[in-house]
Amino acid sequence: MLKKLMLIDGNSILYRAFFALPLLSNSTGVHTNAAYGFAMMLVKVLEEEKPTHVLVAFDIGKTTFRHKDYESYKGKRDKTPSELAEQIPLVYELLEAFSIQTYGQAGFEADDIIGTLAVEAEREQVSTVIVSGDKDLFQLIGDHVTVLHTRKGVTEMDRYDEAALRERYGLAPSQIVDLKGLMGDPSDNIPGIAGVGEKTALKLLAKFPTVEEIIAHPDAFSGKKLQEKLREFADDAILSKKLATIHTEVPLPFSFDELELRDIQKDKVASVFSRLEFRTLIDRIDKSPLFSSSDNEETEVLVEEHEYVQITPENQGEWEKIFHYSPLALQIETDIDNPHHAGITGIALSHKDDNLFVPLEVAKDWGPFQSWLQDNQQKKVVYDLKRCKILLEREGMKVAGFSFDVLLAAYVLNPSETKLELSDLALQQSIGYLPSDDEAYGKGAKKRPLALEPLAVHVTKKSAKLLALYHRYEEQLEKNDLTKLLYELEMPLASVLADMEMIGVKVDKSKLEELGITFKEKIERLEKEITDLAGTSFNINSPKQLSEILFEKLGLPVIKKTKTGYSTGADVLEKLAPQHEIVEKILHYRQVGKLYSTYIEGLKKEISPDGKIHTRFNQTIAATGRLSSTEPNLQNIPIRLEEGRQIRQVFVPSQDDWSILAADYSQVELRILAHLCRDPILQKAFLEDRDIHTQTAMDVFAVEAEEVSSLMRSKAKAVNFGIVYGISAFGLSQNINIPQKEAKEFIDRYFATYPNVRQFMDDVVVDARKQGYVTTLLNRRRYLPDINASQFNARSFAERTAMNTPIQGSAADIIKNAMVNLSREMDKRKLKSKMLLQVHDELIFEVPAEELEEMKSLVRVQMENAVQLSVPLKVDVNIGKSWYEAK
DNA sequence: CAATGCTGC
DNA sequence: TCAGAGCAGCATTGG
Repeated sequence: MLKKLMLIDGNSILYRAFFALPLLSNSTGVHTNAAYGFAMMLVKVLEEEKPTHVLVAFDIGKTTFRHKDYESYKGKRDKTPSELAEQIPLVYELLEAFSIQTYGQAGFEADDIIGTLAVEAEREQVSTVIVSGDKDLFQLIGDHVTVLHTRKGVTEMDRYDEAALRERYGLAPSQIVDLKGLMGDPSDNIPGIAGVGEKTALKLLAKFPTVEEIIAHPDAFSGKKLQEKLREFADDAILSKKLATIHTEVPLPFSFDELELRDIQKDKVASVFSRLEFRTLIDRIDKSPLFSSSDNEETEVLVEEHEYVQITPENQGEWEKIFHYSPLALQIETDIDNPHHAGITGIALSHKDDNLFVPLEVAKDWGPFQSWLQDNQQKKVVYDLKRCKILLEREGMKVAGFSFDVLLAAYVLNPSETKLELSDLALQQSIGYLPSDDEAYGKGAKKRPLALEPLAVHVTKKSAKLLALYHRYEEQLEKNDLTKLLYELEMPLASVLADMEMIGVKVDKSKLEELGITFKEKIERLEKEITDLAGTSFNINSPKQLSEILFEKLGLPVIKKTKTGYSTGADVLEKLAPQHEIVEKILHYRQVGKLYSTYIEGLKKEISPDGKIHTRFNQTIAATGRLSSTEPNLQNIPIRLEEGRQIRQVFVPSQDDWSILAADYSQVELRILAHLCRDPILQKAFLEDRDIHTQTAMDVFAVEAEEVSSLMRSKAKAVNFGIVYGISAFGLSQNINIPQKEAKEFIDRYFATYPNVRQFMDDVVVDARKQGYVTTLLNRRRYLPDINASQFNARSFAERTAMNTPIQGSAADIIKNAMVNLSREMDKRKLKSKMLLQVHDELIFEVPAEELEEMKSLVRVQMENAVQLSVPLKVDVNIGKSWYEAK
């Protein structure tokens, strides 16, 4: 194959990328803009130029031979910004992953290394392309050497050969040094001739081809001043020319052939891209011909070896090889996502290089495997403990001894990480390439089940990665002091949640249908009234059609706009309500419509054959540490308005004579705030169990308890909410509909009343700026890469997050701890009561009549003592025949 | 699939 | 000046 050499001016491209892109950083706060730009450029030039040999040359060391001639060389250059310097190792890693050689040599610049190789290539007639943002390199252009010069951004480039150079500057490549000798280069502190810029220099060079000839004939040029300068600065020009001349005889310790570009390994590159969070580039890997492995035999060879043994009734001896090791990796594959409905398609076990594939039928009636599963001493490393437990138990298999959950580990290490699929984790941790489920099964319409053999390959590949991830994560958890959070909170909780999900909540289906009928009647009535008032029938659910009616047909005033048109949000409609009776009906229509579609129809769809709803608690979604609930979401069942609250009537105990017990923390977030900032007035208020909003109103408005009006209390309440969310005057003014000025006064008065709160808020932001993350009571950690951003918006958001996360996250820690403790205690006491749901600050149980009194006290005690704070925690317990009645 | 809107804490 | 309340899930519209 014909050789093609590519020489990349590393420093030049790096600087270019750094200044061309905003100061991006990834989720752990590492700046990555220059590395990102470099990677973009690299992928582009490799794809387009298809070089066979590549070198990236770097400047290393401070002084070069040029300093001997001119000690101020590059004297004025600012020190490399630290945000850029810290990215240099990233670029080396990147190039390493691409298997691209890098080189720098003390005493020489990258230019000289490139020049030496370019001259050699020219001599050997090897086609060569130089990539740089520096025009100096144009002097190397030759018959076989061209320069790609960055034009705009990082990926737009101009190609210069001799003709292009002549067209653009009217110069031959050799004259670039003359140009530079005349005009100098401020960035390198090369003087040139004072007062001569590019334009004059080009004019001079049009008459004589070299600096030497120009300064020998100053009189040949018009203009007295110019003539003087040519005489006065002749020496500077000669020196400048010398400085600009690239040295092409650097003694290099390698030969041309050693620069041959080897096959680029997809997994290595993907792993680095993933760790740096270069998402668009990751996507590009699959499409890029650079990484194609199908039509290239050599890359085929580089695919990691993967072997497995399928267990059959005949070869169970294979099991003897590994079963006594502990831990083993256990991976369970399913047909669909939801573990409450999924079927197991296969089970894989791994230890070192031994991978076993166990079909479900074999697993189920295979004694040694079953006893291994149940043995608490036989440790299992899994991905998603909760899911594994549910899947196995639904197949009637008992399981114990989960020692490590790779998914939960990845989450506690960085709860903001959204790419938590096993294949993502393998990439992020550089433990080799693992196909994603989408790759294995296809996605969207192309999704299809796998035949037995490819299925076995896929699932054993997954299990094979688990132990490597376990070792990585264990070390990282230790380093970040997160082991307790994982082992003592999140993993035990996963087990508790698995049980809660499997038990499920009983639904009174006839009640649900009954409510559905009344809601439907209301909707139809409202729909008729609204279309009558509007004088035309239209889709009330369409904001577009609705705004046409309200703001064009009826001419109501526009209060707020959205990106696409007029806003018809509830806040806007509430302001418009006095103007036209239709508005109120629309609000009511929306409210009941929501109830019907989301809560009546939506819940109906989720009822399982056992008459229960089995929600799924997601433990790795919310960056604060909260849980979330899906399919269906049982954490947003209506309560505020009576009409919606009735939905709660359908959630009932699973047996007659049982009750629903609901226990909720009272003001847990404000109590946490009082604890964290140790404000004496707030602490006292909680110690005395005062109504906190009334107390705040008393303190802020400086009045006695009896003088607090309901308006004052509700304003104080809004301020308290704002404090928890990371307050802004604007946010508060919007929320309670007062002028911003007034909101600011409230906030100022609040902070004046509780100075420790302000101190705490300030401290937590300063802390976040220093450390790059904030923490919660149980040491949960959330990184805030934007905390030092220059964009006001991004930074403000990070600051509010810094204030909110320790509060919301600590509340999550507390209730999680209570759940784990409570579950243990209920087991210990062999209670029949079941924990069913968690709604952030509330736990729901079903309880047989004979356990009611015991549970009331047990739940309260465990919740109130989940952690010890400097203020008491308070829990309200309520009991009823449905969730609705437990209020 | 994005935008909008609404439900919860 | 600009934008602007913390954390979620789900239904609907309309491209």
